[in-house]
Amino acid sequence: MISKIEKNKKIKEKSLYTAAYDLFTTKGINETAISDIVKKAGVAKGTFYLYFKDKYDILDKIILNKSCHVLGEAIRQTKLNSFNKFEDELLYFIDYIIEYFKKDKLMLKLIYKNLSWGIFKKAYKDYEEIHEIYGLFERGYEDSSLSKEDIDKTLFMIIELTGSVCYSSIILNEPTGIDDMKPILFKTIKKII
Amino acid sequence: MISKIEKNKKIKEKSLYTAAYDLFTTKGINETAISDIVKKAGVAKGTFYLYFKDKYDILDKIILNKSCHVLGEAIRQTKLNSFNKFEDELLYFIDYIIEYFKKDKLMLKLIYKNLSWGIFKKAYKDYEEIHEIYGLFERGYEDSSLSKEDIDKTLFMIIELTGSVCYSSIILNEPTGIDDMKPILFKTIKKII
Amino acid sequence: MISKIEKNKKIKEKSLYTAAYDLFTTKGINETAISDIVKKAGVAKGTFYLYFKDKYDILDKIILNKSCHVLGEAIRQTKLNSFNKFEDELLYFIDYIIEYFKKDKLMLKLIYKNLSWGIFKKAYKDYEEIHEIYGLFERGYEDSSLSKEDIDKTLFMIIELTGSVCYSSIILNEPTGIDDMKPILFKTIKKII
Amino acid sequence: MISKIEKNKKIKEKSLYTAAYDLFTTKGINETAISDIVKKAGVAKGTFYLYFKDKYDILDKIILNKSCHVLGEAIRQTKLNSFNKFEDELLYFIDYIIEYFKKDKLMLKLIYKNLSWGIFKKAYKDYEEIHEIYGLFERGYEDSSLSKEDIDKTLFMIIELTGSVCYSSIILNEPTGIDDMKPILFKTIKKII
DNA sequence: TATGAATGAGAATTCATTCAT
DNA sequence: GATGAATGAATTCTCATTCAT
Repeated sequence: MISKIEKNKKIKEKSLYTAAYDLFTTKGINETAISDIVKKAGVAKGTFYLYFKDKYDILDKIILNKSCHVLGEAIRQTKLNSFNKFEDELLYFIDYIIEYFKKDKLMLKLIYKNLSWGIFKKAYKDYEEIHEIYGLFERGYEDSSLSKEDIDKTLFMIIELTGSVCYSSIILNEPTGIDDMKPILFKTIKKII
Repeated sequence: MISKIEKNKKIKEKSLYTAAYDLFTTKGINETAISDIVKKAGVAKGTFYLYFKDKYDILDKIILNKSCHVLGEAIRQTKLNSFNKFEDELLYFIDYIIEYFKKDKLMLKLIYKNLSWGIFKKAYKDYEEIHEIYGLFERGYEDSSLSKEDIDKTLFMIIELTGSVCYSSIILNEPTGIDDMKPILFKTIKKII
Repeated sequence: MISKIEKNKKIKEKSLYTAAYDLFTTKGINETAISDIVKKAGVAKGTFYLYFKDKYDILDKIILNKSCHVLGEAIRQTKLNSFNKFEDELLYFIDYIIEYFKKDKLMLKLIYKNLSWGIFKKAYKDYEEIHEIYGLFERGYEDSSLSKEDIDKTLFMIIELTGSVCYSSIILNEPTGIDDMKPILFKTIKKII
Repeated sequence: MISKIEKNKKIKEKSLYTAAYDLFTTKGINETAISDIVKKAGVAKGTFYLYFKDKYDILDKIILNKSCHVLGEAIRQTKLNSFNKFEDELLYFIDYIIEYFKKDKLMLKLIYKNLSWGIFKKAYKDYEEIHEIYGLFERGYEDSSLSKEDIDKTLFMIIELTGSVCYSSIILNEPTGIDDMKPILFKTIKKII
């Protein structure tokens, strides 16, 4: 039966993803070899090449998946609530992301240095959830005189700032822990919007 | 005579730095082998290990040197001018850095993903010029009610934001080129301070 | 077919063993590089690491194999004959080993400095032939009042003494050649048992 | 003044010996590099080559010194006592050596695999104390009908046996600890002489 | 004598990729 | 599709030895 073969393929692909993610986050990207991945995934070496071009191929796909997952979750949760002000909505969204990363430092570490605006843009096309983020932001500014471009640039800066602060304070504890950074980060974001 | 040997050592070390920097920026870090570095530097392989532990040792030292050089240049140039407002002074400083990176994209690429606040803090101890940046910032806030910690956190966020925007817009042209980003970045920084 | 691949693997492994043994005995262990072994074996460098951890891994396995081979041969030959006295049987066994080493000095040289009682004990578990040696010895003492432990210690001393004498007289000709040492060695062993 | 220079030379040579001995016994011979030795000795790399040809040169000299030291101490102590029987005298001598090695396992480990009869013979020429051992043994046999050669061979076997048993039981605890081996070793030696 | 920077050959080891089964 | 043995180029790192000072 075809579906059984297809299912088997999906299982193999999935186990490669899982194994690679685990190794990338714990050992690091440079220190992870394809032979490590296949060993952990329990498949043969050649099988890896049936699904991915090389280590960076699977890495990129993981980054994209995980990034979109986080952002998607954040927007989904945000939409479950109702807010009086756009400001509150945005900060709820940002806060959700921060709390997510607080709980999963390893993912933050993996994603951050690789989550470029480029990948985000790519996701924009493929992942419906991402549209929502833009939507949220643009609705928030709909009464302002700002151009669409400037709105996007502002969103971009807020996300980059949030990412930088998360990475620095959660991973490196610099300049201090995330809980100490949050108030001033939120104050800053409020000033920006 | 001692000075001759010492001078020779300095030359070798310098040529290793130069060669490594050139290769890291043009070929990339992963793609640069130590044998490439020594070949380019014109020294023997063993000589590399007299000066550096491994590839990442020389990389870290390069990052630190270059980062401090840029920041030092920026603060030095800023101090040559006189400004009416702290805001103008800070933006001049930021602008100097941006223009620097515009001219030297390769350095930006190398530095950014590695210029963590940690390295910046380390530089704070060893490199006098960095003190000046704090000084500039703290003088600018001396009449405010902000605590020293909050001032530092704000400086930190401005630098991280600037770095992120530079990297994204100069290297990736995302969300747009740096010249289009500058106005809104400056406006944002003004809001923050 | 599985057997073909398996057979091929065995061939490669065997050729590595043979090449390593030849090089260890002729050039010496320290002077033999893994690249020498694979070149002689006619396999790729990476193949070595498919079968062995490093040079000392293959060395240990060679020592064990060869040691057990010699002892196994000796006990096998001894059992082909019938003896009136245990003394004669033991001396035949010892003599077989000595004659073997006389003909294969290189093996003696390789084995001796590494054939510890530990390896012998390890062999005891895996190699059936070794049981026979104990059996022979314990049968020889079955009427005595000696404890099993003391019998084993005695066997141990005889083997160590024989090994020492072989090495010294065959390899170094010290204090004299093996043929001059044999009578007094045998006389000594007779006194011991 | 010449004597001062001479003294300085002796100090350097001595520190090289001490450093090399410490490293050989703790790290092992193969794992000790000349650069380790000179670093530990606190002299320059070139200085090593003023005193020794290579690593094995200093190793051989260390082995010879240490071996002769042990044997010399043993014979010196033995001569301080008086014995009724030669047997007692010999066993006292052997026991002294065993106790020495019990206290200094590292030295035993270093010496044993390298203390060949050849080095012992070499010592015979240069080190007066060693004559005493022969003397002791030959006096013990002076009433027997044994030839001088056979006496020497017997001494040789006793020393080899003792060395083997020491190494195996003290270092490897095989077949058991030295204190359990001593009674049967002594009994065996008594049978031999 | 003594130094120690420099050398560079060469050893060990890894690993992406292929391909016959 | 799946396997995993084999490859061998590439890379890191060591270390004995030299020699100008």
